[in-house]
Amino acid sequence: MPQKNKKTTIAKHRPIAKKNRVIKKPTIKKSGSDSKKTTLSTPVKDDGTKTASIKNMFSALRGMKDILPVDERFWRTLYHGAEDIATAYNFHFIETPILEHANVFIRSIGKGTDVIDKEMYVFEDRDGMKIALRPEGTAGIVRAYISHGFQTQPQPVKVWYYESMFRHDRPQAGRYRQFHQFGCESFGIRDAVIDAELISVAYHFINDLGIDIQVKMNSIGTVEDRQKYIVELVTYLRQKRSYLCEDCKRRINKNPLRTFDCKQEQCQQVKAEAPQIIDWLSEDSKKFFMKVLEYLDELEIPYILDTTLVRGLNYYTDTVFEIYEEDENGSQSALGGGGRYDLLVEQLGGLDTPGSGFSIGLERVVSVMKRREQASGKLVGVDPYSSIYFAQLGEQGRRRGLLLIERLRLNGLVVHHNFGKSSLRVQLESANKFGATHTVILGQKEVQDGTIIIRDMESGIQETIDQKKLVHELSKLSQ
RNA sequence: GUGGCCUUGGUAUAAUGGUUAUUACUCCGGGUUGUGGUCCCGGUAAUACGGGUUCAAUUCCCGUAGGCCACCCCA
Repeated sequence: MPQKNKKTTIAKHRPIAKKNRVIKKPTIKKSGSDSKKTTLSTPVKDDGTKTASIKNMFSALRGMKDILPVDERFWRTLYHGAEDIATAYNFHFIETPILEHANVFIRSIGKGTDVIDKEMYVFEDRDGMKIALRPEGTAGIVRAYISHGFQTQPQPVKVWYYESMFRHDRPQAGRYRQFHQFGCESFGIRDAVIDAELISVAYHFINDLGIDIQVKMNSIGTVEDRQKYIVELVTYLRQKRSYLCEDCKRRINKNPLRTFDCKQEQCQQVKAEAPQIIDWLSEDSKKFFMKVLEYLDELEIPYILDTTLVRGLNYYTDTVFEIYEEDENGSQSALGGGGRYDLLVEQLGGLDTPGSGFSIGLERVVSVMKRREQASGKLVGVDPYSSIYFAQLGEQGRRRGLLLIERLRLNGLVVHHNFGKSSLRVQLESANKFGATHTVILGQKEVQDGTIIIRDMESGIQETIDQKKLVHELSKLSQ
């Protein structure tokens, strides 16, 4: 047996030990290190379920990610961008619960989709109710539309959301088990202009960030159109079966529309001559689609027709689209997508109500923003904070300081400060670290005199002014 | 879900089958009283987890977890 004590004592696990280390150590030794050892290690099963070891608890669950202050500028830029554009187009904020009856999603997204069959978090709650973490936004909003009788409001009813979604997929860059989507939905009117408006919002939301994107457009028509088309496609693919790769042979039965995604050369050739869904659309659907495209032309939104585009959710009818980053290197992933779903509301138990919407994956947008930031060397987003630092000295300085900070806030002025620090030296150091242009200094003496010092951080020149003039002086500086 | 590569303090790294595991940055404290950007000193902090081989493993082997990449799919 190794006599080396394996170091696996509690003291080694920093989060627990830390300060108490010295004091607690003896106690632990007394209480027998064997038991401690077992509790600390082994992330093993216990009647089938897995339990995290103490150490594992300090890393996030697989596929889950902390959004940290270092990325604040990206996330705040996105949130404000979403809020601004949605508001400008008269969409109204909505937030539905993270948890819904599993059926809300199953009945709308549809069995047979990966999202439902393989990725949705479904479980029973303590009442034995089968519930699910939302894997996408539309279904829950449709449910809300129905249950709150939105059909009695002026149509179209337009809403936007900014929420977390959950899918138990295998994590990869840009693919998480919890991710955020910004999306818009428009209910109650079947008109191509509605679709064009949504695409325009989605397009400009991303394009405003300076990201070049490409909109892929397609129409999958009505359910009947699609059925007829799929029959045709399968027939065709079966004829050419011997030319296809193994994967595609498999797809013929499982998901014929997906054969178009294959990158194998021989398959590509087969597909080039395959029947296209556009040719199988009903007159109405065809006209509708043409109309959408005309609007996009008018809006000067660049798009490409992609007759192979199908979406992973079953509720779409007619218009479907996806937004890709315009990037030459092959493996690109969609930043967002959407489409029309004229049957969905009724399908979930509401009145016959057309609808259309989109959603955008924010983690993916952030990763593009980061890449662009690195390439250009230009920081993304606006620093929402002030360039003025407020330093305080002594008990009186603190008290008076807090008061002044509140007074500044009421005048629309924001200052950096750190009242946890007491030495002026340290405060100036941090003022310097975040690049303050000026530091306001308030010590005992100033409190007594009713004055305050403003220090120019670059030149080091200081000016003592009357506290009453502080708001005025700082307003000048922050212009 | 399938396959490949990877895993040393908060971050980035060095090294080794054998006494206190390197360095830098960050963070905390100090260089005498209320003045930063340089400098100096000190401190906190790591071999993902579990098992095996071995007298001895952070180092070799296996398993697990996690990350990345490709497939699948999509956001």
